[in-house]
Amino acid sequence: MSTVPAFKRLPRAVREQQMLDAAVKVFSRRGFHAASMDEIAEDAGISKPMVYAYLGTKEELFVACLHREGTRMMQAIAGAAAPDLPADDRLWRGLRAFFGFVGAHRDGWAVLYRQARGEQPFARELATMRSRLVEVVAGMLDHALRAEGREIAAVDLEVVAYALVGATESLADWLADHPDADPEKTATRMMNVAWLGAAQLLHGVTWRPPAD
Amino acid sequence: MSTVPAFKRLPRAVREQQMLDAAVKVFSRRGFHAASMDEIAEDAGISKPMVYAYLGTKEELFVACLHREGTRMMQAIAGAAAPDLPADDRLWRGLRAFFGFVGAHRDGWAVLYRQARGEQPFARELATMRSRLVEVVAGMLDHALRAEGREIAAVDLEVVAYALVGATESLADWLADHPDADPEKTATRMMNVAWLGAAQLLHGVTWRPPAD
Amino acid sequence: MSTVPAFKRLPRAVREQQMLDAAVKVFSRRGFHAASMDEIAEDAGISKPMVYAYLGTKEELFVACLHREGTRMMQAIAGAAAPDLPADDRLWRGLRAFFGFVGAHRDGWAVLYRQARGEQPFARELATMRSRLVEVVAGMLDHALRAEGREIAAVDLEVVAYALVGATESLADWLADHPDADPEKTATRMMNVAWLGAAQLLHGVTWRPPAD
Amino acid sequence: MSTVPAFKRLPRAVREQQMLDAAVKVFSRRGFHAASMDEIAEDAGISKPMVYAYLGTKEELFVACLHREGTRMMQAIAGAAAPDLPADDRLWRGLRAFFGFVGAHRDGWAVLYRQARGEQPFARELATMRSRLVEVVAGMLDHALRAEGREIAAVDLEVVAYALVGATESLADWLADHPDADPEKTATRMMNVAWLGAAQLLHGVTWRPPAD
DNA sequence: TATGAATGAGTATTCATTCAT
DNA sequence: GATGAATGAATACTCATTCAT
Repeated sequence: MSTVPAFKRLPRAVREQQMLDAAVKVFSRRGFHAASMDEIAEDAGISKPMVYAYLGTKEELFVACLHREGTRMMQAIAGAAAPDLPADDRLWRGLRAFFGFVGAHRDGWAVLYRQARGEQPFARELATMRSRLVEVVAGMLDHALRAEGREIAAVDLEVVAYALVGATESLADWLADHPDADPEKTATRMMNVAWLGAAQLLHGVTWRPPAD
Repeated sequence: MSTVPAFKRLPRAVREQQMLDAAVKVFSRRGFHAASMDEIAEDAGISKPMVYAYLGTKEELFVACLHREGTRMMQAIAGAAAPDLPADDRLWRGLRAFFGFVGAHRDGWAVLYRQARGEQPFARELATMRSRLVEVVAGMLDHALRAEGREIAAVDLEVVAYALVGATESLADWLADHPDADPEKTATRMMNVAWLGAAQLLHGVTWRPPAD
Repeated sequence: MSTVPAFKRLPRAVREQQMLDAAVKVFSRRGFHAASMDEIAEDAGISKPMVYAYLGTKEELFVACLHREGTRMMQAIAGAAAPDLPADDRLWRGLRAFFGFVGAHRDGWAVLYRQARGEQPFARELATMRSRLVEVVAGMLDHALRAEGREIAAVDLEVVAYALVGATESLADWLADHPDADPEKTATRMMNVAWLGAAQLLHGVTWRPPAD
Repeated sequence: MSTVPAFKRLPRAVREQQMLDAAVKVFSRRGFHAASMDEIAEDAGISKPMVYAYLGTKEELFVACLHREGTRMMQAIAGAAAPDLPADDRLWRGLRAFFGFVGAHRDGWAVLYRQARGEQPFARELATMRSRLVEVVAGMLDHALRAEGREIAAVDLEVVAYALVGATESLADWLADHPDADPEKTATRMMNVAWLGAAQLLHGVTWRPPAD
């Protein structure tokens, strides 16, 4: 009937991705609070009510961004670190994939993540994502330990994994702040820190506080 | 009769501390953005204009909080880790002091710090503080390496130190989130991660990426 | 039933005029500083955010008022003083139109103008408007002089025009302050001051300072 | 009794002048509203309560400035234009004194005056000052007219004088805005505008509106 | 006299969110 | 489905002015 081209009536899924793209961009550039829904809508080339209709409130929108980017990152890691490889190999490939991803999305993932850490509303989402990472790392360590016939308390395992994840995040920050740095080299450095320490643990070497 | 000063007209120095106390409390509870100057002033038992007169804008006030708390923390560490001790001892005492401090200010320092990481305006202040830490840690490592007759590129040193600091920050987060956790134990765990890895490096053991 | 539009959701252009009407009114009544955006918005029958959305900050709003009213005035003058008339006729018609306009907007234009003279932020806008007037007047004088075979330095011309404009502004003030005064009579008086003096200049009569 | 030098206990009159100096400076630089009592007090090297104690509220302070500077200006004029001189000589000397004064206080008198014109609270003070000027000018004109055996309606006289004063103020503005301009030359120009026109009037030449 | 300490009251500006069309 | 129009509610920041010492 109409000769008007159906140029704007894109399917919902496409529109949502456009919005998320814009949102990730703006949230990264401005930070969660300084970002305005106006700017996001404008950047997405869409009107504000549409954003609300599709992706909900500002907080929900941010969570959606976090979710999409986090999932992509986890997929990148999972795709690289196949579970049937030996532990050190898995760790290395995982780290390489992680830093590669962060390096390729310097103004996306790392910045969003940094934003989220400070705000209570995102604690839950963040905790979920971080636990997934911690789980993976702890799993690797545990697997390797058992292969050596050793065991370690779950809490300790978690804490150590937490520390490793923290170190990694910190280097991710460093990478995001140094645009010319090489992700692969960064991964190597992290591997040195992580694996050498872990290897010691694996072989039963532990440090104990002096009697004092 | 009483030597307690009258309730009002306190000298500036006193009022400033009261304000900072209130600000740390409110910023921690609400987060930087959600915190209102009104609430801070009220909590300090003073009117808003005084806050502005003494400590400046909201951002400046936050930086002042960060500064005071950061300085206190650094002093706690410096007081514990005398520079004439052997490296591992210094590291251990420093870590113990750090986690002790964080544990004792679970709703102050750690939360402020977490807030600051997400917001650009505080990047500079934070970077300064972190560099001081990184410098200290890197100094310890370098000192120990030279004692072993080894050397390491400055960049590598910095990155490793960065990772260690990151791991430590991460555990500090963990500690702040686990009210029942024991700071000393956390320090021990961190020491295990850090020192075992570092010790390897000190002895010339390094990990290298596989040929792929 | 009715073609009168519903009371709300008016198109932007309409609302902008309503806002400007209200702003002119309030700025005139209260003065720039004492005027509050709240009152302007309320007087326009709209919420404050709309004022900001359409017309910007308070200063920009004031400039917009100045601009609209100034343009209207210039149009009134231009419409009356056709460029093909003889100089004295043009001047007379221009003055009559000007004082007529001021008299008809005693509580609008003249007051705004008076406000603007005192505040630096409006200096540029004002200077622009005054230069346009000065230019017109200087143009008339110059035209008449050349017709008489005379010439006069550009600076002198500008200064004399400036003085005439100043005298006119001053009488406009006087008119605005005397609600019962007759604009036409005021124009006649101004014409006497201006034209008689100018006529002398046109005929080569000049005054020179005594030897002292 | 005390060996403390009586350095700060200046007599009241001196202190008041210091304050007025500072106030004139700050009001001129910032404008009435943007000027803060804090800055004025600081610039005067005195504490705020003293300013209030000596010179009253901000408005009263501004009026005091206006008053002092206005009086000084009137004195400068009166000292130059002795009442026993012929009218044109008086006018010329008066104008020369006026522009000389304005030129010598480019950031004082003229700016204060400009400020005051926009604000209702100063209307009374301003009106008083302007009438004194108008009176002087009108007196000159009237005197001269009577010497020629002519008369003119009081209103007309007032209005013409008003126009001349306005032209003069306008040139004073121009002078204040052109730091390199020569006051004496400006006075000459004003004299040309004013006197030539006035001379016509004095000789009975008047302009009348065309039948239209 | 002189001042540091203190505040009540006010204002511009912003933004997430939702109608009405 | 899509949007321009509209707003409630909140907040940082300022300033003239006055006590208490």
